[in-house]
Amino acid sequence: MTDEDSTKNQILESAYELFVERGYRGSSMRDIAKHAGIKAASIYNHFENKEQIFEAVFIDRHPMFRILEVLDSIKGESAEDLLTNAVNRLNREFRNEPALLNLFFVELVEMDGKHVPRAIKTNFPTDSNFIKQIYEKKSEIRDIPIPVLIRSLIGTIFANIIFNWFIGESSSKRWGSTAELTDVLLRGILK
Amino acid sequence: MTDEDSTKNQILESAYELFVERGYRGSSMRDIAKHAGIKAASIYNHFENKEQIFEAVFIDRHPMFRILEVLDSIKGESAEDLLTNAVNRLNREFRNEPALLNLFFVELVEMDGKHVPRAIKTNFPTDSNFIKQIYEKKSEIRDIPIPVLIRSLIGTIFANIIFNWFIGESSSKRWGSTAELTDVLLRGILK
DNA sequence: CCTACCGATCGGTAGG
DNA sequence: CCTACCGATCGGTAGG
Repeated sequence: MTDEDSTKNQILESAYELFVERGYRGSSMRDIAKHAGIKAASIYNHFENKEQIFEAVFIDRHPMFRILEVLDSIKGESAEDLLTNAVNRLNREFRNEPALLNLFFVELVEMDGKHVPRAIKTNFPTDSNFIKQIYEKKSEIRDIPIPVLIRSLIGTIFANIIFNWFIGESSSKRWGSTAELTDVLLRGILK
Repeated sequence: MTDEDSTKNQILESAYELFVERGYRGSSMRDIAKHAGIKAASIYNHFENKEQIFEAVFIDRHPMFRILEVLDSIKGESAEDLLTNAVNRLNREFRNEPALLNLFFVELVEMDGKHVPRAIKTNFPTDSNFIKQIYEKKSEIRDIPIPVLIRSLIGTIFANIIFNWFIGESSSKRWGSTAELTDVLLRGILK
């Protein structure tokens, strides 16, 4: 709100963009400062050290919460509609901003996952509109605990994105479309 | 085979362990050399530069090929057995060596995925015992293209591992067991 | 395979 | 918020 906050937010935004693009060790304090329009030494008026910048970015921009936020805006007449829309919408979200998962990968690789518990504790949602909608359509789905359902759903998205990265764009058609993967999620493998 | 190869292999092994643990930029040439029992300058007798070490490690140890290798050793009487065993076995594999996926994450974040196409081209398997077994039990499964099936299977594993990382070990029980996730993979969400 | 060294860059501090 | 600077470390080379 004050000018001080504004500079701090510019540092956070700058750090987020660079961490996501080049990783933690690949983004220097000078890079972050320059991108925020100040000199490196000035960062230390707002953060004690580099790692505290990362921690603040990670808690603020954790992809998990973005995912749950997007899920809450999904609508659908039937359970099938709802789940299909969720997969398609999240897929689109990640295709537009693949960086969303990068922040998480950077944390796993360079920070050894040590900030995860605090991020969860700080901003885990207490209620969810999406889960409420699933409950309303409970008669259409098998007797699966809701957390397992959510996890399978997010897992399908994750797997979709990562697998595309994995095999590269060239040969992606051979490995099936999003619709085909959604079908397996909805109806399973076995007859 | 010769002494020269032996040193080269020690550099590769050393680099693999360090890249997986600390990332690319977090592992210095001096670190890699020391861990291999030589001095940093000597590395340049075997590799032109640091990135070529990474490329060699990535192609040699790509987790995708380890996954396909493990799948080939899976046995099962029915399709359900086969797929359940596959999930459990791969899960165990990753639990013992979570580093397997780290190499891939490092490549995505720090190398922008540029080595992936070459790794695929160099050692993609032409036939697979696992896929052969799936074909034999085709009457038990729905009419899904085999690549889609494999992708869904690997996706379930990926999602399982990553989700556990994501939420931390503490609250993992609330989000469902491996058996529950396998059930969704086999029979789907809808009634 | 080594010692010795290069210029560049790193995170962070002093002092105003 | 800045300039100026610290010691440490980086990838890589020269030369033997």
